[in-house]
Amino acid sequence: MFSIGDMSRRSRVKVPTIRYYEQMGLIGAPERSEGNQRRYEQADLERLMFIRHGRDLGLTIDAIRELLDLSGHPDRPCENADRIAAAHLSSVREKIASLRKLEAELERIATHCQGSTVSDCYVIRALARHELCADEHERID
Amino acid sequence: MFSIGDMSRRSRVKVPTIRYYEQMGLIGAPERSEGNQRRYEQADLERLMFIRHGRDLGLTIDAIRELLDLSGHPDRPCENADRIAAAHLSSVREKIASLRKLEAELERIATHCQGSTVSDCYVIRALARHELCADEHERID
DNA sequence: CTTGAACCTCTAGTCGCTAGAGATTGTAGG
DNA sequence: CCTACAATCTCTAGCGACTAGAGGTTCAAG
Repeated sequence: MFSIGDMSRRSRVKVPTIRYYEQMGLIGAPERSEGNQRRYEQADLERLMFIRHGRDLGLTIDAIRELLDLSGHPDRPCENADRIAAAHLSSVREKIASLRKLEAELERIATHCQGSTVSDCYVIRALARHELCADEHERID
Repeated sequence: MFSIGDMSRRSRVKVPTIRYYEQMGLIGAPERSEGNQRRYEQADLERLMFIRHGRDLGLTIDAIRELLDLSGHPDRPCENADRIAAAHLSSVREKIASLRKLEAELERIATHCQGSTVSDCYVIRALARHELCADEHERID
């Protein structure tokens, strides 16, 4: 039996986050000690580590939830799992592409500035006048 | 004089976001029409476009606030502006680096799966058993 | 003068946690 | 057995940067 602290140390998921996952229904409510403290089993730990790996890979809670559901049904086809992974991969790739544009733009702006006062500052001028931008940048989060 | 809708169309910042920026103190409270609707001037639009460019570049509201303050003092040295841009550039680069690791890992996982059922699914197995990961992935947001 | 789009304020929700208050429990040492 | 004190408990609120919706008012075209 693991305390929530044991679970945290073993999974590298913080204690309040574990409680949050319980609240979100990602992990079930475990048994309790006589004094009302959570007591987990090995299977709970494995589920938590699954979640942690998914989060490390940048999956959303909802995607992880779906993958957890799937993993409980070993006989079903795994198309959905593949689809989730592939969709996430392409969103990661899109994000990389936008960030690269951003990197180029920021590099241009940041290295272009040789002025010593704000009035000469290329950084400020680039923000104030869009003509100085190399191209339209789209919004990323 | 521009209505908030005009401002929105010209800056491509959504109407509620403009009101939000006002609330956050990024833009001042403009004059009002007799019927209490916001009425902006050219200078307000330019400030808003400045903000939009900063957000497009991924700057935080706080960074933009600082840059806006600076841009109101043309005689000051622009070190701070350069510092903000450089710091942001390196954070963008870090994010790219993490996303690239993620991309590699996800590609490996997603293309590795040839099983047809969940029990054979490499995606699920990779999440369940960390040994299948190529290396430790750190958490990104 | 009428219609309907645009505007107003206010509150609450998004995502994935994180922080803090204030109370209780578990555990190791004496 | 007692005492510390770390760990746990529940609950609420906050983060960043918006977004959505309710319910009401104003503006502008025809």
